[in-house]
Amino acid sequence: MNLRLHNSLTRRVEDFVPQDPNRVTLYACGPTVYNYIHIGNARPAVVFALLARLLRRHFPGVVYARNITDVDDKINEAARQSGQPISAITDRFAAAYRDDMARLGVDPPDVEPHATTHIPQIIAMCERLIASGHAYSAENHVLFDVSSYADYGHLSGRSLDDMIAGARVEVAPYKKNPADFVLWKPSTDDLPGWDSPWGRGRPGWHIECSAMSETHLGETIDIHAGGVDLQFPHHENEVAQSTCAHGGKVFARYWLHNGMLTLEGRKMSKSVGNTLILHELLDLYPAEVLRFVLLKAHYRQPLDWSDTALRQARATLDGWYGVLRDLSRVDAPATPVPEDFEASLLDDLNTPEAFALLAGLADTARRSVGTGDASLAKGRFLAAANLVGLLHQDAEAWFKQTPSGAGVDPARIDALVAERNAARAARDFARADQIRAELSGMNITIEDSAQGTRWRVGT
RNA sequence: GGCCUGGUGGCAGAGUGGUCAUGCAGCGGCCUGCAAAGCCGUGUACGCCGGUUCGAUUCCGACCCAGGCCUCCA
Repeated sequence: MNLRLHNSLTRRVEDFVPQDPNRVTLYACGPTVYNYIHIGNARPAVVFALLARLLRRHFPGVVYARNITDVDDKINEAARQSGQPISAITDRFAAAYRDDMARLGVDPPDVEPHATTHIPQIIAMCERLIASGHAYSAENHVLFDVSSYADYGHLSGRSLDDMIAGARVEVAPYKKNPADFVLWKPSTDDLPGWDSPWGRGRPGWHIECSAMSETHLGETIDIHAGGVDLQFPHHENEVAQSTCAHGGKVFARYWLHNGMLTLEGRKMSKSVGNTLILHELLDLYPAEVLRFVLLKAHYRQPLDWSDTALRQARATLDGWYGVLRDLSRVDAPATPVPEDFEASLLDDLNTPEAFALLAGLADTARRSVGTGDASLAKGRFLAAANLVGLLHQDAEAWFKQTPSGAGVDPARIDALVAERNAARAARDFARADQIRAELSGMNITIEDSAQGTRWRVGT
């Protein structure tokens, strides 16, 4: 096995060599739970769960942590607007997140730390940073002193001078350096807060991930992953905090960053307001169609979400499920994943190349119908597809599924199909075509296959 | 303004210094009562200008364009 990953630290694809092959550690930034996530948020979850799955195939001990940020100003605002307690908001949307992920076929992480259950660790880390001269307190805040860490800016490829020159943000008066960032900030009585040496307050966002990854994965982790929009400042700040809190030890050895999902070429984001809510999309499209679109572009490239992309994904999956339907009576015992398919995935998660190979496996399987090779061909095709979370459904059910709310009556359709076949047998083609038109009006398409007449929802 | 990505055929999207990506769509044919599905065949490509090279879509430089980060953000 030869896993290669693009490391943002070096901006190159490198061989992945774990620190300890018996304990490979992976941390991915998870959601802030104040609302349903949008489809762009789902991209890293899908991609990095796939990475964890690949790692597990080759290393005996993998620990994948994906956090839940449950203390944040946006959560406070959502609670204030809805009049609900903060915990009601965070509980509700954390549960919704898990549910949406399960529907999307995303494997759960091994550890799902919540920020609010790591407050002692966060406070301890702040104290260590102050004691070692990397942080200071001022006006009930604790701030990280970026001038104390010479490598600040390395991950995101920018210099402190550039940052100061380009600063567009008003600088708080208590900051020593404009680029210093908050580790701890005071809370008013109506906001979530915890007692600390600096008064009642709450953690800054960046320190949460440092404390949680330290708690569950140790001081040096193998892989840290997240969206490229987090590279600066979030990940840069994590590096600074963790490295300084750990006496200069490397924080994360490989940094992976996924590209942004766009809509009409613009980054999908809540602040822009061009979001598509995953929870709603899951009611409109089969989950595998969404997965297909998310994985059909390389994870580091931008990915433009569109109706065309959804339609093309659906058409391709229809073709693949058509193969499985033709092979529905063929037993497919557990079959190893084809080596070249996995090799594509191991090559920095080259899912587009893997999908191209999947198309070839589909062709082979289709040609195997009725031959002695069918079982093996089906097994190889399924093993590959299942590895990337596709083709888990029953083929017949795939073609008969409908968006939630749009019902079909299978008994009535079957009756019409039978009537049409009777007409065909009597060579009354006018009547047969009339029935087909009627079914077409119900958005049902007929196929007269060698294995009998089939129908499916859609055109 | 600073930093960083990327520009591939109708659409999507890999990849490579010199034979093929792949999918969707299109076109022709086979099959079918007719369709659908499937099968066979088929065209169109590497932003622009230079450079390196026997040869560049692939390497280098300039330019143009698009996107991202610099503020919450996956």
